[in-house]
Amino acid sequence: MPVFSRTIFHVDMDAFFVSVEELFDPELKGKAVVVGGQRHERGVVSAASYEARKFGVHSAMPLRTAAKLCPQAIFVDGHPDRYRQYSERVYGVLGSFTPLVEMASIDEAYLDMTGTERLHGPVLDAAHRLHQKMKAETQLNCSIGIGSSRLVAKVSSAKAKPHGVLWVIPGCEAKFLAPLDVRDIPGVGKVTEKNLNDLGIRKVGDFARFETSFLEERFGKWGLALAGKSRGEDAGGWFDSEVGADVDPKSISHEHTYNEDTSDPAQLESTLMRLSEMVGRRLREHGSYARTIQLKLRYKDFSTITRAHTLASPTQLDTEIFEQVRALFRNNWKKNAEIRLLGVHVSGFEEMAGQGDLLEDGRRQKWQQALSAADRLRDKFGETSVSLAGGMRGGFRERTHENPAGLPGKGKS
DNA sequence: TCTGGGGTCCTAGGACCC
DNA sequence: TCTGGGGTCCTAGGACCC
Repeated sequence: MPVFSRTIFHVDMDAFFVSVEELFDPELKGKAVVVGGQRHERGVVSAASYEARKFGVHSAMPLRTAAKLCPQAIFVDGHPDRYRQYSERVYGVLGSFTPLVEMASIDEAYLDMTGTERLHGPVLDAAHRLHQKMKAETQLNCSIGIGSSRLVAKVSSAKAKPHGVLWVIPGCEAKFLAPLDVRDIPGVGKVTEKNLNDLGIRKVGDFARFETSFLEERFGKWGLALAGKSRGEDAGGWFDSEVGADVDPKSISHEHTYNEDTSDPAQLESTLMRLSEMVGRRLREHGSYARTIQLKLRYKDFSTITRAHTLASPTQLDTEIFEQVRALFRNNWKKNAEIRLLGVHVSGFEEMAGQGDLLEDGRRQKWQQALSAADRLRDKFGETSVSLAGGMRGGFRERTHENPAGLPGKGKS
């Protein structure tokens, strides 16, 4: 029994995307619903209603497979803006219980409720009130897991679904976890599961038969963490961190899968331009500058490569990102090979260091102002109102450093 | 099964430096 | 010529999560 025990809530929204869609279209309620795209499209299921799950449909499954398993399902396109909006409402409700809230993704959060008994009463009472308040204020169901670690809270919220509350009493962590499949441990996916099964480890309790040192030898750092997790500890890494210490993103990326594979250079480079703009925009929103620019390229046969380049000084400019990514593309694309996906990824964020070159700095600043103005126009008039790729779409023209004019401010604004 | 898009973290090898 | 050891940065790939 630990001397000092945290009380962590893991709050997980039930079938979040589906539930939000139901609020916008009550007709969907009680039916088999698949969110993520249309039945014939290239893509996967983002979320499935409990009705659809009965037919074996689950997230990450190809849409076409879902359509075969459950032909009567209603297929709905995803609406990220709606989900963000509702995610903020969820955050608002959670924040009214404790300031120590950390959104772990768009539809789940950790709360550190340690020592709040005097304010909220016994933990289960608090959980039930949170449960009710969430429903009353967002019209959405959630499940709540309570434990002495993030890990135990997370696993117990999964076991509480749907619309339940589950508290693992401090001291009972190992007993709670022992009968569960290793796959129930967050971080254990297909590959790790197979590797563990090969050792005869199928249930979490099976870990107890092995020395920690053996697991470390076999799986490295991950083996050490696994041994701790099997006992319910937040062993290492992010799980160990304090709840609510909010973190800046470490990378930003956008990618696009074509509905039909293409080897048309004009189309491909125009996509890279558009993706570069999207990434640049996000960088400016965050006030971040990136040093490493990465291209992702997936061929028809699904083979995928990434190629990166690190700049001497960081950037948030669409044009600089595009220039790099285009060079990487031209140097690595197997000529005429059909491409399925392109992606632009930036990382290595830094503060913008003062440059030696004042002229270059001035030019860069002008660009930044112009781009921010364009960002604001897009906010007002929609994504298509302004595009630096305007000239690219038809049959791409070269743009040089000497000719930066005429980019922002084109379009129908 | 014909496989999205946005992230995080880890590993491993090579370059380079002391 | 027969050759260490560590640290850091960079790149590529992969597992995993929602």
